[in-house]
Amino acid sequence: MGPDASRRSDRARRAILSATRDLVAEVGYTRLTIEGIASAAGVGKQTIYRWWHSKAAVLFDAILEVNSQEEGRVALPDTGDLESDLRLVLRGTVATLIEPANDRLQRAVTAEIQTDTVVAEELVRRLLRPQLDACAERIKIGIRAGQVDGSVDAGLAVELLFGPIFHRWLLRTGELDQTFADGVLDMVLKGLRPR
Amino acid sequence: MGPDASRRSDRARRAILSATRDLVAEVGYTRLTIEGIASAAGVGKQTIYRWWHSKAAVLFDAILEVNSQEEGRVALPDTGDLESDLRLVLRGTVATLIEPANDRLQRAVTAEIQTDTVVAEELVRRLLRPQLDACAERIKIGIRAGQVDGSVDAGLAVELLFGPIFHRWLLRTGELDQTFADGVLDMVLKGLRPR
Amino acid sequence: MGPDASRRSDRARRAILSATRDLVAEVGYTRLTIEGIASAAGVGKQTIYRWWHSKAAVLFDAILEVNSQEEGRVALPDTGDLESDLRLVLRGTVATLIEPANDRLQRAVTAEIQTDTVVAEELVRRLLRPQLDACAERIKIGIRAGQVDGSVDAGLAVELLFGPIFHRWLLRTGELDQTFADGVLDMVLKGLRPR
Amino acid sequence: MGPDASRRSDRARRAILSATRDLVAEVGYTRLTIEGIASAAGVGKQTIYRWWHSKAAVLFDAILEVNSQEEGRVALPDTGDLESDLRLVLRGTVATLIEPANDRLQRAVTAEIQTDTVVAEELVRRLLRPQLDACAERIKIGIRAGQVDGSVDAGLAVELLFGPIFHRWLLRTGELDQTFADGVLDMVLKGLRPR
DNA sequence: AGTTAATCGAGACGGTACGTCAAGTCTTTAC
DNA sequence: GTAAAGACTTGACGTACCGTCTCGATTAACT
Repeated sequence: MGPDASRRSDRARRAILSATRDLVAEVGYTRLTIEGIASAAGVGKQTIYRWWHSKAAVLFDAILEVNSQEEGRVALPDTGDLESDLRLVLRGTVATLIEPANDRLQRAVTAEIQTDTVVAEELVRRLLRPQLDACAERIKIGIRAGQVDGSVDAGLAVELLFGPIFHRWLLRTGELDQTFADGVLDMVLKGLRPR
Repeated sequence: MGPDASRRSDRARRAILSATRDLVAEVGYTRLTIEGIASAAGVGKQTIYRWWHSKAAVLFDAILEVNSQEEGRVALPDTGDLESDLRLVLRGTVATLIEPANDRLQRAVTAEIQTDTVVAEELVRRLLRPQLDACAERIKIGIRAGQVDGSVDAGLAVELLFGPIFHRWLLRTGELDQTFADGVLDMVLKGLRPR
Repeated sequence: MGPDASRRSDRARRAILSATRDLVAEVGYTRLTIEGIASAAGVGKQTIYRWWHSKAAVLFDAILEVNSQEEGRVALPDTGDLESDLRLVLRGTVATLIEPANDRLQRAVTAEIQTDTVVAEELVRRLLRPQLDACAERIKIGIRAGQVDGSVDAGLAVELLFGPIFHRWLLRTGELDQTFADGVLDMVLKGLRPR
Repeated sequence: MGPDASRRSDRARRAILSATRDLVAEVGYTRLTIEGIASAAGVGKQTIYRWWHSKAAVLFDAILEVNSQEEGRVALPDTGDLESDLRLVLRGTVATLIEPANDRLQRAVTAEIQTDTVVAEELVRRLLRPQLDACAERIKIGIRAGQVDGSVDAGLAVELLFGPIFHRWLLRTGELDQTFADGVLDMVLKGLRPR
């Protein structure tokens, strides 16, 4: 049998995730080691291996614990003005990505999912998908309100909004800032308007 | 002093880059090791360390050697029909990304540039930027030909085209295929049309 | 903290020392490597580095484990006849030195203590000193028995006995055999006799 | 063919031997490297490999160049007083051994000849043998002068004199000083006197 | 409340790869 | 042809972590 979760030490769990966050911010993902986490958390290595199957899995939980508010129901504000609602979301996304502590954590996970498709699947399911879906939902409301052309595929539109932002951030093709987010939004909205 | 490049063994250089490509495709970037490259290439480790400062740098040169045709002048076809010209490029990009051997190589580099900004800068300068710029150039021609609205920022438009594609591919938010590329193109072009 | 000796694997310890003895006899000290010992003993390199600080220290323990009977109480035979007692010891020393397996081991340590004074100190304290002292003790008995002149410094006399033997063996100034040992003994005894 | 000695650069030869002496004194034999010698001497490595077959051979020549006065005819003083003549020699030997610069050089060679019997043979032939023989010659004179018993084997007597001194020095069984040399001489002479 | 069994901190173990150093060989250019 | 220079392959160094394993010492659930 696997480990018995009911006996799990919550003290150890929290110390591990917290140490992981601190260490990634400090030394980066590449130099993050299981031994380093264990010793920083005052924990035996086996305790980590018992509950997580990889360094990436630990890191991912460490991120989730922080972003937990975004789990479950994610909903966009609906002020009636689609443009300003989307602008708020895009600017929030940019702000999160460029905030230094988050930047490192997020990049680490992104690098890892290039290799580890299990973690990738979980990342999409628990963090990205809800966000994208919520955004698509808001656009559909816009369609019903006549602010967006009826022929528009809301899911695709959302990817047009987030894609360029992540592209800049991940591939470092230019500086990522609010101006860029606004530019993307304006151009995409042009394509969405009813004709 | 650093090493004397004029005495560099071309035989060794090529064997290293070739072995690197083979090994990444075979075992992936994470399990790619300098020792593995050296032994597969029939080369001393020191010869690798003499000319490259990291595993990523070797890999990057390994990719460049293959994509070298894309270096220098990159120009898009200009059939007069902007839409079909761009469609060709986007479909080509998608085809390259999903081709298995390339997929691994490209993901490895992308993972690496999350950490190594030196390699990131070089990747952008030598591979991505030329491609993006060439594409922007083609759009500017479209503007002059009246196919695209004069107020459009060509550089931004290009990122709207490539961003969503890389987003899907890197974050694995959905399947990346030609249909998706076509969808992106259609929606973006709607926003570019003169009004 | 240093390693915790109570957790030390005796299996590994013995395998290392045994492999070391085999390898020195086989390839000699110069070509003896930590990696070679580790792999012959089926042990990780770190396990060697954890418990010994140098190749010489391992070798030295490997010798001690074999010569352990000589540790602690070393006493010479006392048949009442000083000459024949000493002859026995000197011949034994010569026999040990020229026995091929021992020869290599012993030369290796001797070479090493030219450089490593820590090992030198330990070698003297645990192997040579007890032997020399035991021999001096026997000579003192000879003094009390009136077989040796009362003015003789027993410690010095012992060095006159062993010195020439080791000199021949280490500097290879001539062939070392029992005849030589007998010659040394005879001449030294002449100087020891009461007048 | 081997190298042509007539074309040999004396400048290089001297620089190599001098650098070798400096380096042994500085870092010891173990950390003495061919590369280090080459670079300190401003010489290509190949120049060393061309003319010497091992590190020990270089070192040995480096020593010989300095001790060259002892080569060829070595003769002891003959004041008519055997005891004081021998005392002079023994004290000189001790003085040489304990002089720091010499100590390192000499120990290095001694360590090396435990392994390299070719160098050992040359060391004995060119340095030790002449010294020992000269000393034996002086003792034979003592025999003819009636100061030493006619039955004495002069060669053996010499080894009784030098053996204990080298024994102390090489095995570090005690402090080597002039007092010890005197003690050895006195005790040996007792055994040599005619009865 | 006492027993029992899993988890805990700790850290040794057999390994793999690291990045460095030096060995001895080979090639190039200058004298 | 020898010399200086230095790149080359090879192999060992000593270190850092890997993931597994064993050791008491808790600790939490079940008699």
